[in-house]
Amino acid sequence: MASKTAQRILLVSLELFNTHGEANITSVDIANELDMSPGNLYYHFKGKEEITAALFSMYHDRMKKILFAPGDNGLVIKDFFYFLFVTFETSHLFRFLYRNPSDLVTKYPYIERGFKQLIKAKEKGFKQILGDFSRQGTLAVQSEQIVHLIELISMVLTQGLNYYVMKGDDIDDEDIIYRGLAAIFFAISPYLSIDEEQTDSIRVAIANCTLDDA
Amino acid sequence: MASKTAQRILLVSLELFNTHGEANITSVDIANELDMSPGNLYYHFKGKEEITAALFSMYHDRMKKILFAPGDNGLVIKDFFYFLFVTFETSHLFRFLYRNPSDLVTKYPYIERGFKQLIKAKEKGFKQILGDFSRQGTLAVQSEQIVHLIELISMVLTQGLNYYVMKGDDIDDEDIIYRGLAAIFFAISPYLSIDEEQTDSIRVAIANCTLDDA
DNA sequence: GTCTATATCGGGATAGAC
DNA sequence: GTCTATCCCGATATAGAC
Repeated sequence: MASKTAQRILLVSLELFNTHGEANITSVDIANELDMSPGNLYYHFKGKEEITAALFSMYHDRMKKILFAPGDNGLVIKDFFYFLFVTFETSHLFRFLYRNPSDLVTKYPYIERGFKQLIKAKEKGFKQILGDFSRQGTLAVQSEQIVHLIELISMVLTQGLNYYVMKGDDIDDEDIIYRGLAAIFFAISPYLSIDEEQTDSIRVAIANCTLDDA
Repeated sequence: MASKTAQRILLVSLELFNTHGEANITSVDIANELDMSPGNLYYHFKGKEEITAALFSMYHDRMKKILFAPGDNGLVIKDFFYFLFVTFETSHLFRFLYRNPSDLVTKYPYIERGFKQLIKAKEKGFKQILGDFSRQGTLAVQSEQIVHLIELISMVLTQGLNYYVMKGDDIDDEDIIYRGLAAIFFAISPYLSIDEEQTDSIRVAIANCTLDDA
């Protein structure tokens, strides 16, 4: 499965799907881009469906690793944003999945299951982390507020890219990730009770796109 | 253009697009649903493209009317939410447009222009209203905060439906509108400086789906 | 593993009768 | 205005040679 050619096919397909949308790319397009015959492509993957499945499973695996990574305590706000950053980055890498989710979902049932699973996992993770912060005293929220907060964060995280697409912004630009992070930071900032210094450090980190140095 | 049959075609198409997605519905599907031959359908609309164009222009017209309706002053928070409600409702009525925006946008350039235009108009409208509230003292925000707030509101307004789809919630249910409104209310609530009574009345209105009685 | 050639299938589109 | 019949085309899929 992990043959050299299969890898190339996946990589090129991801690229094409991301820039033009899965629905607008045919198997022949992929083959052409690779200077390869359609027949050969079919030798490796039985059509676009299998390619999409493989890509989704890559995305799903990565996401799961990220979501189950954070140990359950000792996290600070900055860790949380690092966590968000990695999540966002992965979504951005597989952004074709977010271009037309409902179509993909109706065409490929396993994507539907996977998406729901991931959203649940994300929300659960957020709930836990924000709950920790709340108990630590860095976040002043009631439990019903947490629910709303999580919904907002999830929404930005999963729909932010689409929103920027609709606005006509350049979604391929990685800076879009930081705009999403800034939006999330804004959403939770009213509830943050950390000192100015920490707040600023996060803000600067987001603004300067240097969060990964944290 | 507004022949009886043409109207029926549009209505049924809207229904089908909303529930199955524009990309998954063929002209034949539409014809079948209407117990009509494909040939006849083509007599009225030269294919799906023309139908989609007609539907989008209906949506666009309605939206423009809404967006340019609010007089420039004397609005209270409740009016703002009524305004949001109507906007949401219209989006919901044409929700197929939000299922796979990027695909629609690449297939139909006029949709791209229309979308951008509407988002701009929305953001401009919000800016004005929120600015008014800020000057009135009902909203305590700095001007850079307003930008973020508008972005959040816009995001919920334009992407909320998609988010609920991904989560697997029933998007056809109109209650989804109120969930969106609640999310927006939550987002701006930290900045609201209105008395408890007003806050509660909005909250209750949203929760009980009775905003239209306001 | 890769190619060429070809079969198949479905949706879009039109012609012409009624 | 509406129907039937048909054509066209593009995308998927496969067979068989190299």
